Order: sequence, then structure tokens, then C-alpha cells
Amino acid sequence: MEIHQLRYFCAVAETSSFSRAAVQSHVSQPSLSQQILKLEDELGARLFDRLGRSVRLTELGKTFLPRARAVLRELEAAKGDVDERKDSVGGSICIGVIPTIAPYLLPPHLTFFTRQFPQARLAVVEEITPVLLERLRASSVDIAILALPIRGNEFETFPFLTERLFAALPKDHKLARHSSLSLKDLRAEPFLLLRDGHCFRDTAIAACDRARLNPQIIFESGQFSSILSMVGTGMGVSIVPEMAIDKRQACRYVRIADSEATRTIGAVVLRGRSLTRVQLAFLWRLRNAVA
Amino acid sequence: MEIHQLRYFCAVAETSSFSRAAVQSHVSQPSLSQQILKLEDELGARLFDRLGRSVRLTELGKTFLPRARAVLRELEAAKGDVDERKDSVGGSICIGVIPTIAPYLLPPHLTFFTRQFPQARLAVVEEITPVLLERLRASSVDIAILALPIRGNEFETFPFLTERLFAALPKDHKLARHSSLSLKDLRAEPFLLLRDGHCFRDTAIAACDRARLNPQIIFESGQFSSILSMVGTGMGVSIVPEMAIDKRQACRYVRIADSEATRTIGAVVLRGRSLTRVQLAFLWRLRNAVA
DNA sequence: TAAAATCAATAGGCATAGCCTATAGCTGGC
DNA sequence: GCCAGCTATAGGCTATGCCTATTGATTTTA
Repeated sequence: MEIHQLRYFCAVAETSSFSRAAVQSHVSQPSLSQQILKLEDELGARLFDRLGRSVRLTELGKTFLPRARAVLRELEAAKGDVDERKDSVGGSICIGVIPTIAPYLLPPHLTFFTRQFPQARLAVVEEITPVLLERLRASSVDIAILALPIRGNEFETFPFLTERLFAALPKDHKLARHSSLSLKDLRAEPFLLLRDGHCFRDTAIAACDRARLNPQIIFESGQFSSILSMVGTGMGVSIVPEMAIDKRQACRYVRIADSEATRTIGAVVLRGRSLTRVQLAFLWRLRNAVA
Repeated sequence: MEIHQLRYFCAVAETSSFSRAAVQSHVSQPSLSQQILKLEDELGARLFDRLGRSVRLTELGKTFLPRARAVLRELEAAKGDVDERKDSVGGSICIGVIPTIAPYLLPPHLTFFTRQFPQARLAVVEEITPVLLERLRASSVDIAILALPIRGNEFETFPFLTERLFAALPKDHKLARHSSLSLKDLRAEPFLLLRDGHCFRDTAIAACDRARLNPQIIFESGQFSSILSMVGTGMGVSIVPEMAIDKRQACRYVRIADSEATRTIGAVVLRGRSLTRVQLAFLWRLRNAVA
């Protein structure tokens, strides 16, 4: 049983004529005849009485007509549903972001987004990188904002921001007034760093490694604000990305001049996933807002 | 959008794999792939995310799945409905019958029928021949039981009974004791006949014509019982078909020996109409009960 | 009453569309 | 880095739906 057969059937039922139904359906009368015959054949019963002058539904045809119409109605509904949703700016979107980015970069994007797409349901997940990657794989997060690079080519990355790293020093530190420094200058200092698991800890340590520096870590935390207030007390020094600089804290921030002392941030999506209109819009916003 | 595409789509959604869906649908994997692509093309949007190892529904696919299932469900319902009804012994049947047959021939058939097909809704219409023919044309009567022949080859006739005609005479009539008579013998008698419109009136008059007899009609009625009771009073004579013979009336019935003094009764249906199972059964019953 | 018209069914030819096998291209696991 | 598994593509084949022309039956018109 095929869709067009049902269409033809309904047309004949409406017009009480094969010829008129054929015109209405934009096919030749013999084609339509054949398809009706085929349909009747498959059902094993006549749907129409051919009475020479006119055509009339059989009892069975009368019961079949509403059912055929129901099928076509459902089909149109399905089509319409897709048409409506495929270009809609509705739907839900779940953004994943790591803790060392979330409080600094996200808020302006979020307010912009909720204003631009009020119909979309937005959710934000703040987790460390491996958790976010797993949630990308499971599609429970649509777009993740992470420090690049990441491993695994099942992901597609869109870098959109590279920022310098800064040393956070107590106000009275001897280097606090410099406009820049090298990590080597911090060789003797005790370090306060993010806890293990936070990717920026690895970024910082990697930068130290390149400077042949093996930092002595005396404090670990899950957030920069704790670390910076500790630094403010003179407990030691730390490394922070540019966006984490918080002038309210009693610290001085000095640019680290080492060549690769940077962090690149990008959006990450699961390779091959088709994104909704809203998700694409969010990606665009990220890339263009900074550039 | 075609039925098989929806089937394939559901199969892929269920199995999360084009290959498994192909096996389940008994087609090759490339064929299924093509059809899914075609469907997506027509809808103008992806339904699946191809993620290398596995396949997952897109947001749009998730909303499309229940709609596709609804279409297929409606389709199965339609098919099942037809299968159920096409061979069912239910449904309605409307029998038309002329007044000069109804009271004599129909009752036994009706009781048999209602016993045999208790689920069928039976209706009987008692009308004169032209009315019944019109109702056959309009399909408001399915089978008519009439005196044959009838004009118009839009009808199909099934003769099943030929009966002799009898003269109805007062008990003391001079011919009342004869075993047969010729219409010519009634030349002098006043006639009581059915009203104009009843076909048996024409049958009787035609028989008279053949006997070169021009009957003098002194009473007309719509039913034999009135005529026979009048005949019983000695008012005149009449002609009745064999089945109308009523021994309770004060008449004698003498077989009319004229060669064509008969009435043939048959079932009539609209040519080309498809009959339901019950209607066919009723036709069979008529033909076989008498033979 | 005969000719013309109408309508569905049939016949025959053609093009498309779906299916197949073989293979490419890619990913993930060993 | 090779192998296994999966989907997409290519090429060929067949079936099927569509077309035009025609038949056959019936109805309307002249």
C-alpha cells in the first residue's frame, strides 16, 4: 500500500469519478485506474462499484475512506512538524564550560543569548574538561567551551580566544611593579595552584616545565578567587589567565613574557553532530564577539 | 515521502544502526542508506547524526519519530480494518420486495437469515417495482425481489421461482370444481384486480390479453386479501399467483391452463455493485431454498 | 435510431526509481 | 599501523508507475 494510492483513492471518493480524480491528481486516467486496482488487489476487496455512469464507494470503501484520510493527515502533520521545527529558533541547548572560564567569559554571552532567543531553553553545565568531553559524546552537552587543545578527533574544535598568562603576586613582592616577568624569576617562590583535574593547572605546570621550573605547591583550590585572596596575604604566588585577573583582590598581576605562556579557548562539538539553528547561532556568537 | 522510507527510518531509530536496520528490513544497507538520505533531503534536514561508530537521532529526528510511527500505525489500522470487515458477516443489508410477494415468500427467509447472521442488520422495504428499481439505483436497497422480467440492463437478475396463476372464484361458481380452466372461460365475469402500479395487475392483464379477454374491472385494491374476501362474497373473480392462495378465504382456486399464465420471481441487483458476504449469502439462500 | 460522446479498462512502450553487488572512505580497536 | 565494522558512493538491473492509444460499454445527442 503506497501513499499515492491512498491519495488517488481519496480523490476518486471525492469526485466520484476516475477521470476527474485523475485530473485533480495530475496523472492520466489509466495510471490512476491501475493504482486503484492495485490497491484493491492488495486489500483483497473492491473499494468502488463501477456503475458505468458513475462510481460509488462500496460499504468497505466507505469504512476505508476515513482511515485513508487519517493516514494522509498524519503524514501531513509529520511533514508540517518538521518544517516548523527545522528552522525554528526554539529547542534546548546545553552549554558546557570549565570552571576557569565560566565566571569570566560566559555571563555576557548568556544574557545576549536569552535576549536573542527567548524561546530557547538554555542550560549551562560547569564541569572539568574530561567530564564535559564525556557529556559531549553522550550528547547531553551540545557545545563545550574548553581550553584547547584537546585529544581525540571525534571532536571538532573552534578556537576563538587566546589569552596571556599572568603571575599573581603579593602587592609587596619585589617583582610586583614590573610590567612583565619570566617564570624563571619565580623559581624560589611557593606556588598556589588549582586542584588536580582542572586543566588550567596543567597549563600552568606545562608553562613552568618549559621554563625549567619545578614549582613547589603549597596550596590547591578549585577556584581562582580562593587562590588570589591567599596570594594577597603574601602566602606565595600563582599563575592565572588574563580573564581571571581580579583587581579587587590584594594582588598585583604581571604579564608572563615566556613565549608560550598562553591559554587558547575554543568551542568543542561532537564531530558529525548536526546542530540546531540556535546552537549554530551560539557558536557564531562566540567566534565573533571576541574577534 | 514514502511508506518504506518511514519504515526504514523507524528501523534505524530502533536499532541505532543502518546495517542492523537493513537486515531487519530485508534490504541491503546501501538501499536503506539511500532512502534515508532521500527522506532527509525531502524534509530538508538531517534526521540522524552519523557518528562513525553509532548513529543517533537528531533533535529533529526525535520529534519526527513519533510522527512517523503514527503514520505507520494509522496505515496498519486501515489495513486491519479492511481485513476484518471484508470477510465479516456483519454489516447491513436492505431487501426490497413487492407487496404481492412480501407476505408469502419472505417470512421463512427472514427467520432463517436472522438466525444465520445475527450480527447483520436486516431491513426490508415493501414497495412497488418502479420504486424499488429507483432505490436499487441509489443503492438504498441492496437486493430486490421482483416479478421478472424488468426493463433496463443496469440491473442483474437472478430468477428463482416460476409459479402458475390461478383463478379465484366464488365457492358456488360454475367452474369452481374444475381442476383447471382457460381465461377465455371467464369472459363474462366481472374482475377484481390489484390497483394500478402493482406489477401483478399488469401480469394478469397481459395474460387476459393473450386470451383475447378484455376484463371488466369492478374493484381495485392494494392487497390480495381484500380482493379474495370480495371474491368470496360472489362479487366477481380474480387472478392470483399460486403463493397468494389463501384457503381461509371463501374462494375456490382453479389453475389457469393458459400456457403463459405464470409469474416468474427473481432477485435483482444493480449491475456492477459489489455485494457483501451477507448479501451474497442472502442471494444464494433465495436461489437454493426453492430449487 | 444512429452517431457522437463519455468513462473506465487494457495494451504496449518508456523512463524512473529502488534494489542489488562491489567498493570507497572513514573510524575505532588491537 | 593494520584490521574490522560502518556508512556512503558507483554502476548495473529490474520492476513499476506513467504515458499514449485503443477498446468496450454505456449514455447523450442529433
